Amino acid sequence: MGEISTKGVELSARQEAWPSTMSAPMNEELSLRDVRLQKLARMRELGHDPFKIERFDRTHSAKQMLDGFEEGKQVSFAGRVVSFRLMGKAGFAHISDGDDRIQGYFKKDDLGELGWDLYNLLDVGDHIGVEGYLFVTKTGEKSIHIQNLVPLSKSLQNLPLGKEKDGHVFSGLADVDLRYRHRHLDLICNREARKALIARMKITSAVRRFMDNRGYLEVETPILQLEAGGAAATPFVTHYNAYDLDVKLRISLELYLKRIICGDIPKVYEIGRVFRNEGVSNRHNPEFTLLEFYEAYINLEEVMVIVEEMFKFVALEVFGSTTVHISTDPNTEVEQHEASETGPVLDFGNPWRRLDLLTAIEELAGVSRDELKDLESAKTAMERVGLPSAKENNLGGIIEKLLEKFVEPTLIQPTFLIGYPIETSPLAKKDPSNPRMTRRFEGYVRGREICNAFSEINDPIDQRERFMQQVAERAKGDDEAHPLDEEFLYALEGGMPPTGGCGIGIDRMAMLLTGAEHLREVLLFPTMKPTRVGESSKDEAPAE
RNA sequence: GGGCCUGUAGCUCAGUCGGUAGAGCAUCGGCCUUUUAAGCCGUUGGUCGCGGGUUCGAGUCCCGCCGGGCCCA
Repeated sequence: MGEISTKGVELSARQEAWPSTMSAPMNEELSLRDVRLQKLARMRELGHDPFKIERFDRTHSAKQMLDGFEEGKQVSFAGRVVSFRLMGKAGFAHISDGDDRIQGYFKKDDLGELGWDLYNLLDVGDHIGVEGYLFVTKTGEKSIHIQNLVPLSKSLQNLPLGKEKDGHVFSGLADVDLRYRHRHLDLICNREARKALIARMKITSAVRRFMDNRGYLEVETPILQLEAGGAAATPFVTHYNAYDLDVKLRISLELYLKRIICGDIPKVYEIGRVFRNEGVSNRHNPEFTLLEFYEAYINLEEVMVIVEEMFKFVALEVFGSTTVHISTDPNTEVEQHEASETGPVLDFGNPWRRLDLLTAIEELAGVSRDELKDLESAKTAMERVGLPSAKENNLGGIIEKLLEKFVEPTLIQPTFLIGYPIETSPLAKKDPSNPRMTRRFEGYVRGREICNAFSEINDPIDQRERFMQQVAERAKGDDEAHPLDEEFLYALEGGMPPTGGCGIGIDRMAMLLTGAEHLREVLLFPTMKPTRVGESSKDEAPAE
């Protein structure tokens, strides 16, 4: 094809819209990207370079127009073109502002030659600003009759926006690998995924508001640490060049926060990323967001009430309801708060059930607390109920195995399990009535651990002994045993008030409240293995 | 770490017994000034995840590797 001729055959609007210096790609092979670059060039020729625009005044969101619909009302609106239908000298497009979409009606007679050319250069994925008036189409859809069109960005890619009818999306982006690796596409294309991720952001914000409202001070503590303590986990190691020093990424917030309590700041919390060098599963990501809060002069029971009230507050703030409907269909990844006939309903409106751990094991595993008083009888009992005992070398480990196998799966409604073995609780006060157990509880919902809390040890001698036991465990080969932290002990020796503390995994909390089956559904950028011929290197220029 | 499943066009997916790669949507062209999974006609698009092997011939069978999913420890 040569230059576009103006005599003879009348040219279509789409042909006329092509840059005069380029021929329309009629028989040529052009990539989808090339085609869009040419359309961008033509927009620039027409004096409408979308990338030069900085701002656009909007009078309404899509939701505002749809909810408060007024026939004939003048509006201006901006968003992304998510569908496009051309019919000769008029056409339609749905424009999304992210939250909702509204249809625009584009008519040549109303847009003028320039506006009509610009409409014909649009693709699904472009951002536009529009002005016009509201009307209802023949088929009854609330729409904007567009009188002015301003391109605000040109998408150079063919976005996987599926077609939609009655809320059901066809095609679209379904490959979970692509969804996680290119999360922006997921946010653009998948409304349910978007809803869960936005809910998660609001949950974090509601938790912060809850703590702030109650007078806790938010603090920030070091992520790079000489020894990562406060939990049983393998840390990531990195190197600090200035000191030529290997340092670790934190695995918990605990010890620094308690040092602040020792500094007589009696109510503190931190919401922060922690890093554990372990694998990925539907409930684990190597970096995750942890809330820990500490309050001086309160006991375990008071901590429980705070947790109850926090969940209630967050559920009400984010979803407007204290109940969560859980889908039993494993194929439904994200079942939101819509009423559901299937599956259990979790209720955070009432106090959580309180259950003694050893009592629960007696009832559910059939292992009495007397059997759990020495290692040999405990191992025998373990075998009796069908669990291998060969690797067990302490009572705490056995109790936790019995808990995992027999108790956890039954804890669907919110439940506090109280009283944990001393071996696995090196930072919790001893139970005065049973020195083998500690003043510690964990919260469970839907069969999963959701929080971990204890009356903090404030006896520096006791704490040092517990650390020494951990050091001994480490010498025996337990790489995850807690390291001894002298600076923390120094702070304790200065005097710490009796303190209740609690840690809550924010990601798991978000899973729970959104009904997500996979942690990755509430993480914007979950950890993914790099691919060898990877997506990440695909767009880079060759090295030579 | 073990078992099972999976990777094909930009997206969603077919591909039989081993015989030169298919559809829908998207793209591009034609018609269409209230359509809506718009429609009709035509068009373009592939290193079948990567590497070996068997075979006259491999998307398909075998081995290894890479990514993803589910279950188990």
